Amino acid sequence: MSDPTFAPRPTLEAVAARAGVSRATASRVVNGSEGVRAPLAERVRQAVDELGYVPNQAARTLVTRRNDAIAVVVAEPETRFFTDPFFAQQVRGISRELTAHDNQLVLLLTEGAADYGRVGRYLAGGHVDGALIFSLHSDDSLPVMARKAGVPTVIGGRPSWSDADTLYVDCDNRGGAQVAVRHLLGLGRRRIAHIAGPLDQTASVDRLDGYRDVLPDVDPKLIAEGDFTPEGGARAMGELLDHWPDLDAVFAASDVMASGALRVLRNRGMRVPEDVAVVGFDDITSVADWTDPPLTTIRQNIEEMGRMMARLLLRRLSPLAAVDGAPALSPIVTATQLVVRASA
Amino acid sequence: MSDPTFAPRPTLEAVAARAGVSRATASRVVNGSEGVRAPLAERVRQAVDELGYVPNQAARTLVTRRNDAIAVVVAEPETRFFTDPFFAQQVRGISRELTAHDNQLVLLLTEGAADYGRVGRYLAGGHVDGALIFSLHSDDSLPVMARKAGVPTVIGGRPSWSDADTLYVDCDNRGGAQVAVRHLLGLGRRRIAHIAGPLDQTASVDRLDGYRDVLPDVDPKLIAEGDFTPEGGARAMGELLDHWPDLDAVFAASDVMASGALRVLRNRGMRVPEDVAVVGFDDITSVADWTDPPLTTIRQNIEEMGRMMARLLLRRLSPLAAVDGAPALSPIVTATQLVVRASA
DNA sequence: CTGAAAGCGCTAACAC
DNA sequence: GTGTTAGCGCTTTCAG
Repeated sequence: MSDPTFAPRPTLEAVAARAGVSRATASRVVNGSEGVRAPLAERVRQAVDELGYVPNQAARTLVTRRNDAIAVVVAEPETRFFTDPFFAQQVRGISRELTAHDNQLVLLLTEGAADYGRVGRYLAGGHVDGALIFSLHSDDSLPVMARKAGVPTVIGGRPSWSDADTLYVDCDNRGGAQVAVRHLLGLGRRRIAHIAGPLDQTASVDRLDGYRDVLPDVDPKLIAEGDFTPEGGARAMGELLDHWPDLDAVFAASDVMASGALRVLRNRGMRVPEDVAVVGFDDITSVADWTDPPLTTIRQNIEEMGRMMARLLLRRLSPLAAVDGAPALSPIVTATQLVVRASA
Repeated sequence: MSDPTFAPRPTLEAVAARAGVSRATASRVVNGSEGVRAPLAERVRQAVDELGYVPNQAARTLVTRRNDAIAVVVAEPETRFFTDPFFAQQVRGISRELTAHDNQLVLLLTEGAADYGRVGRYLAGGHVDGALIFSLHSDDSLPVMARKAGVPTVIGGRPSWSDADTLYVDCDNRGGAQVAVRHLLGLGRRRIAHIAGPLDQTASVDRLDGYRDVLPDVDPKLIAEGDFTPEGGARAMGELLDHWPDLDAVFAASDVMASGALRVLRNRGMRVPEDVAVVGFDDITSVADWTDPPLTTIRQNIEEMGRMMARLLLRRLSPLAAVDGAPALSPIVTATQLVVRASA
């Protein structure tokens, strides 16, 4: 049996020969550039079809230095990446935007810092034109690697350092948190607890800051740290109740954690929202709409943020961006919005 | 401000010059081939470090025709891909195996047949050495594209066609289903329903066949088709109960669907397993262990199957595989195992 | 054991 | 408009 791998793929040379033109002309037709007379172009196209010609990307990349591929790097154990709907939505937004611009999404999974070397090599190897990096923890070295590798990058979420030419997309975490807490205050709640995300991520810190902005003198025991999982939310809720059995509201830094908190509340026989009002963050419909009761939460348009990341990167990559006088690119911070359901 | 993108990356030529050797020798050192005298090799390595040299993949690929990258293509709406723990586990297995062999995993997402063209082009463009394709529906054209593109492929799950040189990895769906149903029979159950997966996938058909093997004369109304989601499982359970209010057992073609069925059963006030015994399929711990009651199910080692897919493909790609007398590669069908918990 | 030289397939000046 | 030509950065015979 012949090995299909070794079936030599036709080259541009072959196409040109068959169409009776030069390689250059064939290349022009294949790349859709103007200024090839119609009949010639037609002959080339036909040859392409007959031969089933597909350009060799490696050869093309070698000269153009472009891949039309973008890496998405997630600095998070695969488990959470796959489990948390947050990523799914963001990746979908990215995927759609990239696809619309004929760019291929290349998802690079990391199971932990041990994989960073491999990812760094991949980026430095010039496989992709740019990178979208996610879910940074404060010590994260991925963006540094990308920069060293000369790969333009946009970061999902505000990075912990600040730096004039670091591009990122984030939502107004602090403002959203303030709105959440004020909503609870407006409901007459006075013992408002907070379930924070892991505090090595800026999103968690910003949401905590927003909470503190509104409640400056709050007892530290009203704050517990979760890890953006339902279990973490449940655990935090438990701690909170141990210290403050009579708390009357909880603002959780994510819907997923809020769902865990809800479970604990129910198990302990506390009614939501009568005894304890609960507000989440994210508005992940598959979670917030499904909990019992449905979750009041702070919406951020996650898919749209994914799109924006991709768009920002693509613009950064565009030759136009390098021209003097082109508008400078800057980070994007999107607005959030309170969504009132039954839990608060 | 200087644009980091345009910082020219050092070439092998530069490394060679700095080390005072020829490009050929530098290449040998970089690629770890034998037969370069130690002191020379050392000088080259030092030059590499000092310059921060990383080989240009495009150039390398152009001559070696290898990418050391494997595509994973999922023919499933992103939504399910991200939601269903099944994929997460399989991808993890693949990822680990590929990483161990210094291959990069490139995940290609498709939102539907509209994206197939793009994926086909990507495969044909020679970006990857091979492809792992998942979740085929009977009309699926992805494997055909891969073959046309000359990209060696291993399929996850038995494909609907049969073909001597199509490689796949699957579990013994039919046998597993038989065991599940016999277990239910052994429990004294006599009105055993089945919640099937979408019948355009072989896994669903095979599990249904297994059920029918044991229960050849079953009433068609005891079979309902789901879609591998909890909601689908719930809907199917509803239909089943409408026709057979007194059924005493259900075999669901996946744990995820079983979890939906469990919810419906509870809502209708039926006790599990007293009134209705339930058996799932997959043994996805995050689901089966968490349901109430925990699910009796048929275990397949999903992560290991992912590993096997990767290993099979890598072997297929290895130069050794092309040698005459090399062992022929063949599809792999893994055994399943009954795991008894509380639901049956 | 090391170096010189010939491409891999393609694009982009530059001529014609 | 179209063809000719010179590389892109690397690996790999083939001499020495």
